[in-house]
Amino acid sequence: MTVVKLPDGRELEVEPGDRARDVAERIGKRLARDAVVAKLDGEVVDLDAPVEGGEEFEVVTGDSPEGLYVLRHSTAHAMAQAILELYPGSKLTIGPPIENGFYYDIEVNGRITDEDLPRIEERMREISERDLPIYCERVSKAEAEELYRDNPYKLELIEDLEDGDITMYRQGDFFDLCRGPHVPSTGRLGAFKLQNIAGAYWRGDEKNTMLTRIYGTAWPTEKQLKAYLRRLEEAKARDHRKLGRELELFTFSPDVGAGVPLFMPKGETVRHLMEAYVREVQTRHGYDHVWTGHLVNEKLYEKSGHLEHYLDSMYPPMVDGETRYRLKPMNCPSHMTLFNSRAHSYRDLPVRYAEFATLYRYEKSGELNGLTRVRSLTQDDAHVFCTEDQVQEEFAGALEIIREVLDTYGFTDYRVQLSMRDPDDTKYIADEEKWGRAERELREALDTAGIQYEEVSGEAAFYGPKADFMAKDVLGREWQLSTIQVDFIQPARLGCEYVGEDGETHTPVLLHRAVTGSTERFLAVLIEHYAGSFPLWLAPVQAVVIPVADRHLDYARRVQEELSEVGLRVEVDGSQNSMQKKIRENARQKVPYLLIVGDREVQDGTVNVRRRGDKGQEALKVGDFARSAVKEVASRDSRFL
RNA sequence: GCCCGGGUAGCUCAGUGGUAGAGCAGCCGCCUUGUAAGCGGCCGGUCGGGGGUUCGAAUCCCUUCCCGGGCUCCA
Repeated sequence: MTVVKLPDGRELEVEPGDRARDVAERIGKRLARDAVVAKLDGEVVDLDAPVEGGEEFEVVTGDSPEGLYVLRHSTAHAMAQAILELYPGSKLTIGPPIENGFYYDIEVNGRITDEDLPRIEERMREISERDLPIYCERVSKAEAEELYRDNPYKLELIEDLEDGDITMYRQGDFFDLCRGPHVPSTGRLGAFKLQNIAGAYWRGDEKNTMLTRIYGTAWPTEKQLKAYLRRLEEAKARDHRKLGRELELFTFSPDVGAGVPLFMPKGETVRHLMEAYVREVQTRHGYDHVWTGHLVNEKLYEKSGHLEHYLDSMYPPMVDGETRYRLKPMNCPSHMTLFNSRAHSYRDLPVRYAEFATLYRYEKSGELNGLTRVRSLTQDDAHVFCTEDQVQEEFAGALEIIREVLDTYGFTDYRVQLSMRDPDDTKYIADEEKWGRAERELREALDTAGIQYEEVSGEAAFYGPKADFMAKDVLGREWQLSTIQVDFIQPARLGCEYVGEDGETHTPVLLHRAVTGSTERFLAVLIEHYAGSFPLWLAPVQAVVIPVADRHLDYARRVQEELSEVGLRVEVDGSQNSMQKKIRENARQKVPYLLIVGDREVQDGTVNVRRRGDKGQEALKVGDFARSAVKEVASRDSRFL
């Protein structure tokens, strides 16, 4: 008698010839109905898969991550089938499930535009109604090649596969080279929606053919699909490009140039506050602030290695006689030059230079995106020159700054990615020994700090490995914000040195670090994180005084003055609108405090406080309000959103 | 850079070969308001730029600029 072991520890008899679906059936009718695939000894398999006995058996439903993945993968197949039916002669390439959905890259015979999506979706529903059984077929390499003799993409994929290990999934007339597994029939798909069309290069390489990629989302139930679409709406409402315009923070103009954000007074106020805050933290942590301009002689970048490894991201040179200048894409060479302007003893170290520098990077036009990808960006960049013995302590110091700042902004959930080089990639400066030391130092520092991290190859800077901080915003989206990098290479190249205790000259180690990264990008993340409702300390306008009628204007101005005196940013809404409209407009501007003043307030020397997001009213003496607001600003509290 | 989509008033958008529109904003006036839009009037456009087709172009074609979605999460 053979048995399988169930997740709850029970054992269940299996008979010869049993398939996963039979076993599921025996566990429970309901469960069998919800089953998408099954797991045998932890491996996800089709419900069709034979169960021999002796395995650990688990039914997988659409609610589990694996089940969802399968559901989406099968939905991608249904879409591919629909497209082949509607556009005969199209060639399939790859169509994997992804987070929240799936895509399929297809060389379409004809052209698909957004207007065609409902039609394809309709055909997919039809295919689902046909309830075609989906089954897996093992084919030989030769058979697979024969099936795809007209499809160079699939042939290329088949080439990399082992003969005897190739599976084909079929549903009706449709077949697809696929490792599976899949749901048992097209009738078992959940709720889906096609979202958008995009171009995608075959294998992501711009030298290859451009394919048509169609993105879709799929969920077990209609309800979950709706909930997901609602989340997308929410993200759209928080879009920093939309809020940036509505809240008069920044704009772009083709007259100035693509990718160069122009900050309006309110936007600049926020930028300034952000910068002042980080500046204050850095000063407290022993950093010196420096300034190194915008233009740099190209020769410096030749020495540092930027010209060789970073050329594509730099603006073309400006030629002045013999000299070629570049717009500064990075601060490190400038800071090293500054370091070299005088002799250093080991007693001076560490030297910590910080700069809020505007850098210019030539991003490809198609990569530009609101404030998150720009061509002029302001970095809160700092470089720490230290001895090798000091690396650990300096790393810990940088980490402390990052933790404090991210916490203040309300990013409490973040992970660390250790970005390493890909040793086979020529974009990194070759120096085995120094890379080895840098990687060792970085790992040790992270371990000492007790930080969990994940190593990713090929993501390092050209001169050294990085610890990148990926923070989650309120919508659960992840952003790379802070970074700490260890560099054994550039200081030697630029001839940085110090005299050690031994009287000899040594090359310092360079730590690069940025807390908020680019101010532009960080601001974009903040806008979306806060949905435009900045905490009081960051709000460009902290309070608006709203007079009920014109006769209260004088009092409103006096209130404004009193609040301005204690450092609050306050405006008076003296427009000819009704009070209701003033409330509406200023609420839409997401002003933290609306202070209504009418006859009662004038008489009592109070303001009627209406807090953002709260319809309640509270009458406070002007001085009391001022004190509590000042206290709130000083706390930099991001909780009252 | 490349593929797809788009660009009409400051903003959001309608208008698909036949006289350029709406709402909001702005300006002017009336109202003097008690917690999310008071009322009326006026102004506002090289229909992104350039070229072409046509009796006639916002609309069709070419070109250029800008914006948006995307460009390995690998059968």
